[in-house]
Amino acid sequence: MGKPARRRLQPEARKLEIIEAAERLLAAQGSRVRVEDVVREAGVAKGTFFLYFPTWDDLLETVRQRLVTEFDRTHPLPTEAEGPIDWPGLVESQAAAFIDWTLSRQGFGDAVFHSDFAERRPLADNGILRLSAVIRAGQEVQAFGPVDPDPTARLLFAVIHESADAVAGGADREAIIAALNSLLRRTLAP
Amino acid sequence: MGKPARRRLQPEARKLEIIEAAERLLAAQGSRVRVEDVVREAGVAKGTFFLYFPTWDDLLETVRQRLVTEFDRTHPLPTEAEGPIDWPGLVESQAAAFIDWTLSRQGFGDAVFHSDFAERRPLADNGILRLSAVIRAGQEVQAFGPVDPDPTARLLFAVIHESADAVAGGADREAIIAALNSLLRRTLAP
Amino acid sequence: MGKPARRRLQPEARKLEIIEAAERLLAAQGSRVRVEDVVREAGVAKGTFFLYFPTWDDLLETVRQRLVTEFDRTHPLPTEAEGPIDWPGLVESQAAAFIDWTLSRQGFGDAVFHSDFAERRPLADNGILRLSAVIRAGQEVQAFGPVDPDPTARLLFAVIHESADAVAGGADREAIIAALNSLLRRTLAP
Amino acid sequence: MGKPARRRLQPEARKLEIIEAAERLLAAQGSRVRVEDVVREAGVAKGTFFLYFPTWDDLLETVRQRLVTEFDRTHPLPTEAEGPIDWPGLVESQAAAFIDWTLSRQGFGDAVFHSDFAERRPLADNGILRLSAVIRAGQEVQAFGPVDPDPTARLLFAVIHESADAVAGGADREAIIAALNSLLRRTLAP
DNA sequence: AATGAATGAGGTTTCATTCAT
DNA sequence: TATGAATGAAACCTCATTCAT
Repeated sequence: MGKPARRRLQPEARKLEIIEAAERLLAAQGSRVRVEDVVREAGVAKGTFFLYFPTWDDLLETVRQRLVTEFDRTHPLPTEAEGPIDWPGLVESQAAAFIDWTLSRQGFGDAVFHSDFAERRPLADNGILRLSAVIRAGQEVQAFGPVDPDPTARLLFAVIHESADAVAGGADREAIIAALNSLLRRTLAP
Repeated sequence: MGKPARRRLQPEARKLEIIEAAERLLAAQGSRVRVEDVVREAGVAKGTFFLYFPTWDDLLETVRQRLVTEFDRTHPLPTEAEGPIDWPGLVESQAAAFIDWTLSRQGFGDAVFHSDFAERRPLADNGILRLSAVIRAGQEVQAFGPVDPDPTARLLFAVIHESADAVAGGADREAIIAALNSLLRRTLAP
Repeated sequence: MGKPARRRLQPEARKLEIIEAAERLLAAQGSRVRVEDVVREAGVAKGTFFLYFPTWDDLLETVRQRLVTEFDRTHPLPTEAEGPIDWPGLVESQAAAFIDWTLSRQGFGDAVFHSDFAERRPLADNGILRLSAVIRAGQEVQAFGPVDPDPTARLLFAVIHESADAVAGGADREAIIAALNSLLRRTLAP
Repeated sequence: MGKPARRRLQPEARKLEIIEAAERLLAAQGSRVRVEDVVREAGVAKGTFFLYFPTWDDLLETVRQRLVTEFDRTHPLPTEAEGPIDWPGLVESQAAAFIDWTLSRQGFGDAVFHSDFAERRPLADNGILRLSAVIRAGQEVQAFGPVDPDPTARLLFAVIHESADAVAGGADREAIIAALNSLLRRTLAP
């Protein structure tokens, strides 16, 4: 009857299509995106969405997790095996990478990190854990001062987030990065 | 069990009652609060709400403005006339005051500072302007180093916010404050 | 306290102020006008409005009556004492006058003659009575044919109304008037 | 007394049910009808209504279109192939048919032709186009005089409408029809 | 596994009218 | 007579979620 043939896919493939459709829309429209929009973009029926995501928040959760994981994968921490590590430089370069990566995802992050969703489902942020680990490792080789790693990581991660928001919001990228680097370096200095 | 008599108040008094009812509920329930809840808490009819606030966002705007103003009023910056100023101590004490004050308002702040509302109606944050002014003043007397005041103020304010959130979320207050103070002091040190 | 002195007027004067305010607004905005608008325009309090008009429809009723009366007053029918009457010409000139008068009141008429109000409170239209009387008088002197005066008056009045609406809606005035005059003259011809 | 099972229909069938429910209510209650009433009458949920009609006015638009189409379908104009046409008789019979048809729909027409809705969404009235075409065709065979077809059609259609309203409102059907026919015949006479 | 029609609680906003002052 | 703060019943519309097919 002219209706496109029902595409029967591997569950994982179908789920991925939905996720990617959601990511495209979230990047473009932030938290204005609705289930309706996602299924249209994915070319899937409404019911199919709820087959894979019991609630809308579950989708956001998945998307958030993927964001975190993708950053980790594309920005791996160096290992000592590769040579001596410039610890302050590492922190700064990871921070800059985070900012640029956030920027490339536009208002995307807001929808999953600052929205009402984030309030409903807080996340023990992976970025904080990474940063905390880096601080500890740097401290072991005397590259960083005696700061308390966990609270400091949390606070520094907030600074990095804010830097990304600032740049995304139109602030002067160079000025923000300079202030950020100065703050990071001074805070962690031995 | 009859309905309570209609109470006629001065507009300002009635508006204040609505605002205070909203503040109580926002403190307890965050952004789940609705017009319906506010009017019940305030003991007024729904129409009365819209008499004073054309839209729900207008109420949030008012509440946010009151929060900012109230902090400024209850935590004035010292003037040189009162004697020499301990600049690093000033920053730290204002930060600690902000944290405790936020804490006393519970999840309140989230509803107006981190919610979808905040995304819809961003605010040139007064706290940042204050901090920026303090940094400049401290720099003039060599109490602070040559950081770029505006971006730095923005980043530091984010740190203070995050500290407040952390403490509100159950993190160890002393540890957070210690990390925060260290960060502030090092970042601004000459 | 800077509040303008309460003007205590003769009831009729106050009522007239309200009516005239309503007429100004109805002329400009048609049935979009609200009680709120009228009292603002009239410079009176809301309660005052309902002191003079128990309901909104009562105001519309009054306004409608005034419209009818004003037309009658400003466009009196000639009496035989003034000389012989050109009966077809009389009908045509009254019709043209009605159109121009409607036009000068803009969408005003719609709000009281074609709106939901008119449906709620139908009016035995005075214009029809006038026309009916003219037809009878003309018939007595053989100026008009043997049409049934009352139904014919009703139908012709509808034609005149429609002509006015057409011209108000942008139709070519001359063409409409020509068609109208032809219709009137032929319908009433001996 | 449980809630009736959810009935899943073809979209067109469900849409039709809603339209017909609306038509029943509009016929009985005119423009007092609300979305709430229609969904109750149709036995569907509120959301279902808005699934098919984005706004209330869209429903009225549909209903109006159906009215016009239905009349055209049940009262086709004769073609010359069927034999010579009695032009004046045709106009009169169509007019009478329109009146009776309007009558059978009760105050229905008012809600879509004379209400505030009609003011918001004017319709290039199909009835006028039909009448205009008939006038032109009659003129070609000298059955009608040299009137200006378009304005005249508009005015005559208003007369027919008014006749229908009059009869619906309780006026003497025969008297109205007689006056109408006289008016039509005289206006269009060669 | 997939569909998409159907749901209905929930939300904001309007405005004629009332009534304490 | 006059005020204007207060009312609350509607009204429209949204959208995550359900479920018959």
